[in-house]
Amino acid sequence: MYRSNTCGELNATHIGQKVTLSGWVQKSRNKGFMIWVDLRDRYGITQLIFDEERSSSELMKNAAELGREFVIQVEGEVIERESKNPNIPTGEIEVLVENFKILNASLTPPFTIEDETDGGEDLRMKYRYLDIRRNPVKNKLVFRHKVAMQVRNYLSEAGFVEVETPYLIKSTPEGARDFVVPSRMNEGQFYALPQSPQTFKQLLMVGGLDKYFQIVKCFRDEDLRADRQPEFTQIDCEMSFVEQEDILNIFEGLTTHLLKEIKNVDIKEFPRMTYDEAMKRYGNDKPDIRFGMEFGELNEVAKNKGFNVFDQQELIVGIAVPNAANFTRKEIDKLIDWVKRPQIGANGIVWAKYNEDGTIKSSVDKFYSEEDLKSWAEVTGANPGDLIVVMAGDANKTRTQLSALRMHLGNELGLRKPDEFAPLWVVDFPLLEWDEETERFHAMHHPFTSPKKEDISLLESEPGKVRANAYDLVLNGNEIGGGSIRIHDKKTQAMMFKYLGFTEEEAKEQFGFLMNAFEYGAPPHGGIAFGFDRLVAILGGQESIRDYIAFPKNNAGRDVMIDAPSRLDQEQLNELHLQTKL
RNA sequence: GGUCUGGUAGUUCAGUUGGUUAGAAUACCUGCCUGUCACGCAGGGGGUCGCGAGUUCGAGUCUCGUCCAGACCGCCA
Repeated sequence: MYRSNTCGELNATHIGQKVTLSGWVQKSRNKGFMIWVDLRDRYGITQLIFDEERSSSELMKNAAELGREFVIQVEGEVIERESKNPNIPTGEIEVLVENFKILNASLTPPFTIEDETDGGEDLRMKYRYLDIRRNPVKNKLVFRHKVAMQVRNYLSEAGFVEVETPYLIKSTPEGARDFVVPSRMNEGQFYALPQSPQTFKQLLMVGGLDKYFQIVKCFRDEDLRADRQPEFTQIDCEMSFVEQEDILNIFEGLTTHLLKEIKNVDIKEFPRMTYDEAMKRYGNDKPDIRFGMEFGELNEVAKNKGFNVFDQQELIVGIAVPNAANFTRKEIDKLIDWVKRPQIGANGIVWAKYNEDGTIKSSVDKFYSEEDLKSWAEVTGANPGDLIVVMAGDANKTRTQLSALRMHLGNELGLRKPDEFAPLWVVDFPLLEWDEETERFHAMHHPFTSPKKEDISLLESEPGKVRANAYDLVLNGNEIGGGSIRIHDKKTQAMMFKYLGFTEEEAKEQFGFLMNAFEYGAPPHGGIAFGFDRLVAILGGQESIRDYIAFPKNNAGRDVMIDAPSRLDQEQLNELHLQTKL
């Protein structure tokens, strides 16, 4: 028996008991006459004591040799501490060690295994197994497990069946780059790892499974970000005989359930906003609606007043920054520099301070009267004490830029509070999106998304205006889920491929299996997929998903711990019918 | 593919206009210490200043290249 108790559970009620504990040496404090050792396991820390008067000199000598992160097993008696430590749950007791054995020694770890470690990011990743011993990381993994259990419970309760779909599938050129796997048995041929189980879950609907879900790994060979990994986990769902409204309701239920169970937050409002409205009000298809600063369009009130810079622009749009009228010249210049960075690429900003006393002072006083500026305040919803920030230019570009500034200010002013949660649906996404590079339309969601019935007639004349039965779930400025009502008949699907620039042969070769299936009684169906890593991170109040993944990759897609990817030897390459130049 | 930031002791960092033997904290080792819990005190060991070239009497410091790490843009149906 390695242990009778864990290191987190002993307290005054156990005094007098003989116990066996196993764990890691967190730290030892050697006073000569006494040695205290903090013994740590997953559940907590228990203080061990070796004492000149009560322990043999042999035991004292051995205890003094214990180094950090040694794994030991101890037997002893739970005794009351002479000096108690109110800061930890086990602080009233300690274990007077009668004997112990070293189960495994340890090198001195490269960083301290404590909540506030001295280790930097890359070192912690290289020794991730040590990092996981620390509470902040360990707790996040436990937290992730809890969220996963709540998802499984809720969906299972609601009649969903979890089905596993294959990882070795077929590569398709649409969407993200595929990770590919060479086939040994089929020379010159490759599997692809799924970017999502999309076609399989649709085939499960054709198979009559009716309600499917899966917590599943997906793979995309694209560049990484703090919230993006090449392999990531989705909560993937699909349902038959449903309309968009049914899906929104069910997953609104799941989201509300998770927020209640995990964060004890009651969601009272779950707004729905069209894509067009989100772009107009927030310049963003995933708006953070926890704070105001909504866009006010100033074309009517700011054009033709002699300020040439504005007159020729497609869109003049502004926001009211709350309580920022007291920004100094320096602070405003900093904002201007911020939007001028190549990442944002704006030309600058025009500002107006709506002072507490009701006067307005702006950077364009030469062109606009106080009256004019008052109307700016009205349109942007500015109150006395606010700073009005205005940008102008090409409509789409300017909205994106002002949205970036809005988020930046939201962060700077502390308006994006991690313990506040404001979910919403963004609906009626465009079906197609013009791609400058390839000079053709791409599916904004994916090619299986159904167009809105009333918009189908526009497909020929104005493809960019066709709306899709597609929806995103947005939480605190993050897209955490997206889905659509799918096409379920061969004719529409074939038409869709045609508009996306597929020849009939290409469509048949890549998606023939799906269109064949549609000919055997495919039910109307639709679904949604949630980014599980991101969802967990947001519920945990963090920006980066890395801490919620046990073994994440760095931003070049490398696993620095196992040093992957790596080269294959020639024998292996030959077997896979691969050649390399190197 | 691009922009920016960083790389100095095991670790986290400082290092002035280019100038003597490159510092601090922490970790580690040794000794002392009668209740520690960020223990304390005294002492000690520890450096390819990421790598390569250049400028210079002289480079941690300046220039170029390169590698590594991080953030962002493009990309991510």
